[in-house]
Amino acid sequence: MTRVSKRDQIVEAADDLFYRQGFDHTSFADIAGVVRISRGNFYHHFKTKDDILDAVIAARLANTRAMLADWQVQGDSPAARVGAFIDILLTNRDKIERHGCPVGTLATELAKLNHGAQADAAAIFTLFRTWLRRQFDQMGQGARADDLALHLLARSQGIATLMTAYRDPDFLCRERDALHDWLDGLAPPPPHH
Amino acid sequence: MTRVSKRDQIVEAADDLFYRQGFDHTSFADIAGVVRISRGNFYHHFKTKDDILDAVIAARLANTRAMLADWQVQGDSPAARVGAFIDILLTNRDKIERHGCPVGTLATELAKLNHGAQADAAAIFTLFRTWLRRQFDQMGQGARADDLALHLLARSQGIATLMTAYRDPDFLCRERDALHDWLDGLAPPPPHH
DNA sequence: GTCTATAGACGGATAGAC
DNA sequence: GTCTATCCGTCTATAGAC
Repeated sequence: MTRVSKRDQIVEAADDLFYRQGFDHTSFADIAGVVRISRGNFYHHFKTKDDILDAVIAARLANTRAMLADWQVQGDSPAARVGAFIDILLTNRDKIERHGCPVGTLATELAKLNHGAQADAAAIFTLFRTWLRRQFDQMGQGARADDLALHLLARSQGIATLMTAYRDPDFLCRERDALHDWLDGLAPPPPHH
Repeated sequence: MTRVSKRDQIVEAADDLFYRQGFDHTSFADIAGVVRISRGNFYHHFKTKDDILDAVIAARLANTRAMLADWQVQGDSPAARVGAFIDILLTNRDKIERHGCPVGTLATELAKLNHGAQADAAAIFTLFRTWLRRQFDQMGQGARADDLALHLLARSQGIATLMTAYRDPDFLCRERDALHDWLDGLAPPPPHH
């Protein structure tokens, strides 16, 4: 018995390949080659490619939830937690330059394929959106919180796209600083009585 | 003799299909089906799929140059011309919601495929970047002009990505207004003596 | 006869599905 | 392991223009 179940190994390999190569461009053989499994055994776990996609999205949702919960505990203040979100652009810089943002690129690819899992992929965005909205709400932004969350998501996505196209470290630093300035410039919450 | 050469018809059809379905997911048969020619005839015009991609990128470069030249003539001021750029998000709203931005999604897909034409695709971005830089320069932004151009490109790309994921008209309007506010808030050029 | 455009068939490879 | 479908790329054949 392996430490990790064969099914989880398949999902993990597919997750990585979908990110690096794209969903459509990744074949069963690619995944089977990574997991070292026969194709016959493959269909014991997943009947169709779409089933694998569903499992990968479910895994990404779970991983994102865990990451956000972790940030929630580790960040000292809502502003600091949003700052941690902004800095994933730096943390994952190499991967983003080569393969883009895993959330945005999957959503875009599924849109082009007119794939039925588009809404599921968008749910990953919504995880970040809801988490950010809560931070902004705790910063006293109230009614604006959701708008700010979407705004920051869009800014991050755009930076990721241009990082992939240009791979310019100066651009990344400028935009990262601009986002932190934007965050600092948000009206602070009204003081307690 | 047709009005448009068969080769140009192929490029036009491929351009559209690459945008709507993605480059990798579009087959010769797809393109041939649109142009109504046999696959055999296809290879008289293009030897490989990459040759078609090169031609499509060349066509997009030419079309973009023509569009920017048109904007350059029609806009009354550099700020108005940048405003026209911002408003393509509204003009092309339906297409962007379904297939994303043609510039950004191609660059991202080619990055995932680790395709040799990545630099050529990025050149389309550079066309917009250079044009925007010139507008900001004429607005008196001097040394900041290129940074502003990249910033606006990134903002637009991010909005396009979230438009595809959420298809929320309110979000689009808010972000469009925010971009116009940002544009209006740029320091005006120093007055002439 | 030569050149170009078109068509259609064939082959090897690979895809997803069972 | 097999099946069917589709992919890309090559091949040959035909038709008309010059």
